[in-house]
Amino acid sequence: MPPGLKDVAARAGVSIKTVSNVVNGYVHVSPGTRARVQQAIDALGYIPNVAARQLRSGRSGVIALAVPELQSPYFAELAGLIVQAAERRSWTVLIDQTDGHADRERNLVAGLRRHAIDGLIFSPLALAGEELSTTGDTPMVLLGERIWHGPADHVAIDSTAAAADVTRHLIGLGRHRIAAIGAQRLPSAVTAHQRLAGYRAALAEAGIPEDPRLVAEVASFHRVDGAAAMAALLDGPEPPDAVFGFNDVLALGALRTLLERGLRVPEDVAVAGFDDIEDGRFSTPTLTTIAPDTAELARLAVDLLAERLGETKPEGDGSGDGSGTPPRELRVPYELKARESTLGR
Amino acid sequence: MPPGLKDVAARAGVSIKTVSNVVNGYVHVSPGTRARVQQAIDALGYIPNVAARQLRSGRSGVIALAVPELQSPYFAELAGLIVQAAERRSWTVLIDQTDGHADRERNLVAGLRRHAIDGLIFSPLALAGEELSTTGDTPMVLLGERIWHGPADHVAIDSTAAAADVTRHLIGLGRHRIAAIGAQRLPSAVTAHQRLAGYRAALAEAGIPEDPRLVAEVASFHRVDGAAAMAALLDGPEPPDAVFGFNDVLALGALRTLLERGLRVPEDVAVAGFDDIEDGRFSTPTLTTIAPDTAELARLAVDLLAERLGETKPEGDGSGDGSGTPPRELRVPYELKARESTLGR
DNA sequence: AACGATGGTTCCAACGTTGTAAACCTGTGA
DNA sequence: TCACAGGTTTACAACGTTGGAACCATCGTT
Repeated sequence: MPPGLKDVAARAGVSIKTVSNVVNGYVHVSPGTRARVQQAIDALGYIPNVAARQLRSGRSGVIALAVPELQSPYFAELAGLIVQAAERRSWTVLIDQTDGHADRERNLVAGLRRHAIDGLIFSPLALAGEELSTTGDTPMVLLGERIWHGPADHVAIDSTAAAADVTRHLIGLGRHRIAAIGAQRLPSAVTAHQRLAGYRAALAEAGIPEDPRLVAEVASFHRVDGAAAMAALLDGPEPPDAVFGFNDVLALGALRTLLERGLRVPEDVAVAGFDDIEDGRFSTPTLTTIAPDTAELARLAVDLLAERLGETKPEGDGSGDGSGTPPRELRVPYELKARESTLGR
Repeated sequence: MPPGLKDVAARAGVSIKTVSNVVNGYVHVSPGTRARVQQAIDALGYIPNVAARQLRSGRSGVIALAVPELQSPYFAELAGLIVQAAERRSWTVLIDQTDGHADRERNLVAGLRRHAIDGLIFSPLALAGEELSTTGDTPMVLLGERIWHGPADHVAIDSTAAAADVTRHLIGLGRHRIAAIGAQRLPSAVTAHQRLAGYRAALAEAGIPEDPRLVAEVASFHRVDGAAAMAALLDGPEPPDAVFGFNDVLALGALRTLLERGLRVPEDVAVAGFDDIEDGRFSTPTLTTIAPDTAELARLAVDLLAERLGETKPEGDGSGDGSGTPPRELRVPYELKARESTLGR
């Protein structure tokens, strides 16, 4: 049984509360007492019991991060950055994998862990706007693109604009048959919709008519999907001379298919992706992509949550909710990284 | 304020304890009462307060997983699998990133979170054997290779044997100047040592003298390290005709350098890695590698922990420790996946 | 010298849950 | 009819912590 305040108090010859005061950095403790208590703490190796703390204060010091999957490099990077950002506030991050299952996401939002976590950073995949509103009282920050101005704070990059930039870059290289890999029918697949919208906008802008056969749908955003989609495109009547993968993983899958078939990248087909994952910086050829400022995104998400948590509700309001300031929508900058897959060596 | 047992009890017209009994599936509750209580629970949307539960029972239902870094694909995959395995026991996994910092790892083991977690699954990078012994009372399962038969359960593949298999495979292709990328001096870098040992054993077995210039040291196991090491090897007097990267990421980095310099893989230089990460299955060429049964590893790790947790100590022992059965060493099978980077198309 | 102000410390009561032991029923056999 | 056994329910105390009020010095002020 690990030592508690009681044991420390006994050893230092003071009351339990005094020890608590020392531990919590309460100001009015005489230097002598403080030293004595501190010594007892060190000697016994006392560690505050989080469960008891949480029970008393309602705060656990744990926030949850829910992402579709950790295997995906983008989310892995993101998770790492969020853990780092949270560490600065000495929060612990509980990472949840939803696998894109709607019911799993619903459970999360409904507050299955309501008591256990102080806040939630959530990158929804299956759930669309309205369903997210049933958050309970745990503050939530949404990541990724959303059209719906929902009930929670939200951080994202301007996916549509970024997708348009990529497409413009491909057009600028003189390509005209530009394929898009990553379209999805599901209405909740907002990411896919937004990137498709950006792609279309750029085409329209350049006066290039859209060829529906160049827009490839995928079941999910994995390498195999990208590879398969690329194969289908190449087998079509008029294969593309450029491809925009809606994320790097799709683009890398496409790249693989192209090289496998002996096509030259970018001479025969230029390839661009989205996310700037590490693999793309080391593939052959290196991958042109959109680099969102993911570190900033992570920092902002944690900051927003901190702000919500810092807000003590105006007392005796009676309305019960007291959700404070209205939800905010924050944009994070991005950058187009033109690399070998479009520019060549 | 979310409803507690108290509220449910009031609504159902029974005592708090009866509600507790219903929630915990205690047998001797009359069907009528049970139904009434259940109804109240549903109506109020009661959720047990984990903090209070933990305070009372000492169990939190949370286990921690500590890995060097999530960005690394191998660990990301591993983390995902462990989360899945833990879910089957309805445990939550807290993922910790140590970044390979020794002090961070020490903190973990010393039990910074002692109260908060029921068990720890730990893949140490910086910490060597002895320092791991100060586990406190939280059960721990170690992942990855260890020579030291330490104080904790341990799951790993036979890294040395696997490394020897890879090297033998390269030798079998008729290569004689086989380089190894991933050696490390640090005595705690057990992974590197074991794989190097396997590499050497296979060479010795084939009667190939070891050329120290073909053993490349790296600072860490990242793509850049692999790429840099490969470049250095190629610039040497007698460049290798095969490379064994101590993990896939290193091998992929090396691959990148080779292709960049216009060398053919595997014709000029054959490349093999270790881990079977997804990237290697889609690189060009696809990467020959060792595929550990990571799913099995995850399952075993969780099972071992469960066993330790299930063990109720023989009461009144008095020795205080009561660590039960001695630490176990479990091996997980692996498989050599020969792909294009050694076999060609 | 009496007084308030202030710093330093303690006491008490909760937070929500469960183990223990005891109380309460109901029905049975003597 | 009474005691007893069994299932069923309850009261109480604890788990370790902290907010708030209360307490006791000590000091500076009038």
